[in-house]
Amino acid sequence: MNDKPKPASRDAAATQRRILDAALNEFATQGHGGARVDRIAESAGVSKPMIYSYFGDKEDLYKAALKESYLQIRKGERAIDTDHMTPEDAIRELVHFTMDHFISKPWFTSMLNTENLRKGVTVREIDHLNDIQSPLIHQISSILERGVAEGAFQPGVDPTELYLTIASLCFFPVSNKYTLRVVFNVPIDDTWLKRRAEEASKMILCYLRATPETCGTD
Amino acid sequence: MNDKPKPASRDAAATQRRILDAALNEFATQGHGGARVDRIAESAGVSKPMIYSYFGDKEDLYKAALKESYLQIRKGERAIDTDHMTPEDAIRELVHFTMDHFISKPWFTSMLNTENLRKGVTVREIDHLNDIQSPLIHQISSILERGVAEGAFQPGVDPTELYLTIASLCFFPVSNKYTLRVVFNVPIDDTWLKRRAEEASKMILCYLRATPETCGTD
Amino acid sequence: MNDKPKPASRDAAATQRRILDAALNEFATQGHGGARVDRIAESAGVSKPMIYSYFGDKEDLYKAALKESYLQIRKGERAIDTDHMTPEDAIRELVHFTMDHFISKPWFTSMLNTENLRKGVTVREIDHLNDIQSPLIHQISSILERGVAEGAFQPGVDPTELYLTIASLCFFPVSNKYTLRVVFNVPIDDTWLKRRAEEASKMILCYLRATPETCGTD
Amino acid sequence: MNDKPKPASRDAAATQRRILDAALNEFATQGHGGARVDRIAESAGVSKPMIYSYFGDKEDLYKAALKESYLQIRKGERAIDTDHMTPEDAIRELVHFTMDHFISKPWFTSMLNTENLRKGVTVREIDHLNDIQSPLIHQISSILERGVAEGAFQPGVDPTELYLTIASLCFFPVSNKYTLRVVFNVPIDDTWLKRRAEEASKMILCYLRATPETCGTD
DNA sequence: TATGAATGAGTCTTCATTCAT
DNA sequence: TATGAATGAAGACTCATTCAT
Repeated sequence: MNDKPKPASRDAAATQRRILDAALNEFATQGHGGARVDRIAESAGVSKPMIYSYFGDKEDLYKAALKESYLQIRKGERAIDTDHMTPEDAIRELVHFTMDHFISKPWFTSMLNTENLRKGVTVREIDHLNDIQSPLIHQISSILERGVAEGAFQPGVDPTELYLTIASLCFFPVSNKYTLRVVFNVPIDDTWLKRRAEEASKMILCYLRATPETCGTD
Repeated sequence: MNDKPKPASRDAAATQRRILDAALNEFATQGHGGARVDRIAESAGVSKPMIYSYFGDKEDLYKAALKESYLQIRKGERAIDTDHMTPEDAIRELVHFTMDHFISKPWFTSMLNTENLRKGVTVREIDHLNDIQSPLIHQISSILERGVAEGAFQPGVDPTELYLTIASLCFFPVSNKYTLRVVFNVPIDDTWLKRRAEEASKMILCYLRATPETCGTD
Repeated sequence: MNDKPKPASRDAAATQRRILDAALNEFATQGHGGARVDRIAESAGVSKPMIYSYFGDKEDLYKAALKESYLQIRKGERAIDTDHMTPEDAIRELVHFTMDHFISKPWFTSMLNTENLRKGVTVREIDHLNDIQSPLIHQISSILERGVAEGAFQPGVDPTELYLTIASLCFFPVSNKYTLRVVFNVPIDDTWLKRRAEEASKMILCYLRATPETCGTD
Repeated sequence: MNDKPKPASRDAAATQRRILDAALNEFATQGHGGARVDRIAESAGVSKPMIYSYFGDKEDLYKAALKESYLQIRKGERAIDTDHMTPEDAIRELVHFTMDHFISKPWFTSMLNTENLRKGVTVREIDHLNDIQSPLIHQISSILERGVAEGAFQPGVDPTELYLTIASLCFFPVSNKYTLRVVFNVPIDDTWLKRRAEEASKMILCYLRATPETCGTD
């Protein structure tokens, strides 16, 4: 009838979906301690007992939301067809994708922050998380191999560490934009961030191409 | 007499100090929503009304703690005497200092996360924050100028953006260490982080030294 | 097919039976306030609406369970054939039977406790309860008459009061066994209770045989 | 000012006292599951947080109330000066005291029922409960010794078991009065109970005086 | 200055009960 | 007949904040 969450849909799967979306949003915007079950119920259009019967307690719901946020990231990453790009384009694409993802799914960085603030007590309990991310590492690994084979990239770069570099450069300005704006007067917005992603690509490629001659460090 | 916080000192300044330290610790480890005034009072060794009379309400106390965390950072940064180093050593030193700082003062990254989770509502209210950080930017600025003058660095690099790059590379693996350990199986500890800082230095220097010939992007 | 309660029998009477048994067990072990309709439904193997449609609300179900516990008691009591024993043996038998009954049907004492804690609000509403117990009183009455006729028992003992005496001596150590074990260090178990029943028989018979000479009370 | 519980007395000990009294009353009349913390707070004239801060959670409060009920019983028992009575009077006095106590402090039998319904999970946790009751057993022990020495009582009667007999005979009609009234039409009230205590005394004394000749069992 | 005592307003969670199929 | 889906109302417990001394 309308596009707002329908109350009392009698469709269990849909109800669970609505709860999970609402929870993800609430935990991401309010943090774990600040999240309110009442608010989740209301924005999902269900009564509180539904939440408890489908997900267990608040902690369990948080866990489900955290897992969901990882699942969604993976879905996007798999969508990038890096196999048909040059290694350099593939890297650039990955950087831009990562930045875009952080920008367009702000709950992802928030969930990471929230969970790390909690010292990762919950992430440890999620099964198969490693499986969720390993395809990404394989993807990067294959890009690097091709780059080395072509003589474009220096050898010996670890794919996981490369991913951490990409993520670092994208994560920080997105996640900390509120404080950065105030403290450093940086006019962070989507345009600024995208330019920044381009700059990050350059730096990373510069590093990957490095040879002792061009970039000899000591 | 002993080294535990004294229960009822007649020294107002010392009492405020103890409250502030306790608050910083509590907010950083528990987040804004998870922080408890009771716990702050107890660990500061004062009664709750003391806190309210010295600092106002919880939000005011949080603000004081947030400001304090920036003040402490600045104190450290001023201590590096980059003027007597080569530009390259100065950059390297800055990267290592930043990483060490994030490692040794974990409340700082936590406070940044907490505040950004809150969309920076409080940081906006702190006066003179800009002043606190600008000496750092000047320091970087002067390093860059010297590097360009010596022909070691490419021209046109913005000091603030360079700082953001340094901070990005150090912040992410420290701040997200709990999730990274689980999700990517990365054995993050102090040794790992220091090696990582060294790698970051190389990447940054590589970028700073870049010329169209060596690193020509497009 | 199997001996677990079948999930959805088409046999209404059997379904009601299963609900009633489950309810009796739940109310007896959890008390009125502690009993959970969900648990009754689960252990009866039916859905909650079934319970409501067959029995009304929780209070009605409790009432049915309470009545059931009295009905089951009566069934047992009728089984003792005291008519063919000497009056003394009959009394002894009655005491032992009562003790055994309290031991083997622990839900009975529990239901009594539960209902008295509630000041008997529900027992008052059960019809024909008096009929349920009166055969027992007649049985005792006839034993006493035979005993007096034989000159074995003193006259004038009220059968109801005698029953209360028997019940008192058996009920207390069974019903309060948990506290007695802790408070008086009494090692109450089935063996202990049976010996105790024997001792109670002696005391009661001693009293029934009493004459002013032997037992002159003032 | 008035004799109702004063709100906000600022007298911690008095406040705790009021809470404990209110709790004892609530738990005894409503059972553990039926008791409401709100009601305790209201009838004690305090806010709920006071209860939690002074006693812990509901279970802890229940524990305190249970212990209190044992403490109060002991106080009464110590008050009977059985040393200056004949052994027979002493026994009679003890029976009447016990009955009177059960009648006048109805929360005592209720607490016993409630706790036994819970299988004694809490009573086990109360420290020194044994100490609380042992003076009573010593008192009975000394009465029995004197009686045997005078040739009035048979030897070999265990004081704890004698106490259980007394308690049994008094407890049952008091604790189960609501169901007994309905099921056996017994007009139980204070007068009835006191007469019953007298009858119980006779039975017990008859048993204590018993010799093989007068009361030969078997 | 300093604090033990006290509480209003939530916050999570449960449970008897009903609805829609 | 039977039940999975759903909820209003309440219950235990917490927490920032203030009062009275």
